[in-house]
Amino acid sequence: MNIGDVADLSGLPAKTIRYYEDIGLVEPLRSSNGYRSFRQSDVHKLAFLGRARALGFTIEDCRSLLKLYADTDRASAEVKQIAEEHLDRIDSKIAELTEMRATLSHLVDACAGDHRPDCPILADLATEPNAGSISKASG
Amino acid sequence: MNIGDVADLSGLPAKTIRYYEDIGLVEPLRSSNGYRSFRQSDVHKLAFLGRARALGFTIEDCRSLLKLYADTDRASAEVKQIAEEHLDRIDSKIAELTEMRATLSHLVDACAGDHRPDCPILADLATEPNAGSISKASG
DNA sequence: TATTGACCTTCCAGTAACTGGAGACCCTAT
DNA sequence: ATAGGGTCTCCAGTTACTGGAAGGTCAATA
Repeated sequence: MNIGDVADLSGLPAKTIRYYEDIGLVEPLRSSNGYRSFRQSDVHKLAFLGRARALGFTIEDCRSLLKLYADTDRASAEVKQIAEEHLDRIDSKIAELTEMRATLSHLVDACAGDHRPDCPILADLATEPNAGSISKASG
Repeated sequence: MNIGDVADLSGLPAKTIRYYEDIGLVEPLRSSNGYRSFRQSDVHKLAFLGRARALGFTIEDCRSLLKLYADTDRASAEVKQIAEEHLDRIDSKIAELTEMRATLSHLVDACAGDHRPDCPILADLATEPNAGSISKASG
């Protein structure tokens, strides 16, 4: 299979597939004309990668997961650990964004957003933290 | 003021402050010895940048916000628009992460995480989307 | 005076995970 | 022969820094 077909099947751009080969995540064969020649197992692997990436796993996580997937004897605990660490990262990120959202949302609500120049958003950004009024609490 | 003092005052690493000068966000003077010489207004600007970045505004957002801050005649609507667009980006990101979290959390719960090799996490990643069972719903 | 040590300078490279584009080759159909 | 589409490699750019090397400056000390 050529790279275009695989791109269609896996949903990954051809560019990305070439990149994954560069960094050693897949190793397609080569046809006599130099074109990459993908086996079913390569397509399977790429689809696996696409789904793992969609779940936000890093490339290095994906590399580990692929290894674990290939090793039918490994303990499921190993996989679960990677997933749980990732889950923690996701939770941290959500918490961080939620806090940002709260602060920013307060500011946006406080801003008239009309033709006048007075703007609580800029005022807050320009205010020393210890003198701030709308800024998030210190704990 | 030298860069070290400004770093302490603004909470930004010296490296970052130099970078901000590189990309034109601040323009400190120079002492005769070649050291950067920061005015109060520079410190103020850097603190502004630090707070805007902490709220997740991009550097380009920050550039716009600084311009708007300097322009005392602009309408607050201009600022509010930038903030609202950013708020939308934050909301999208939160939604995306929340969905990831849900899927991943299901998988983690379903995985025994013991010495046995059977692992629903890998099983799901390896499964064609149309044949998946735990994967997120299609709507 | 010489020397330490902390500070400052510039420049280069690397990070994560791609993405875009140039220039050239291959294949099929007309 | 030619047109088109697909493919190849290689290089550069993206975001917002961060680390490190090699070297200049300054204040204090032996």
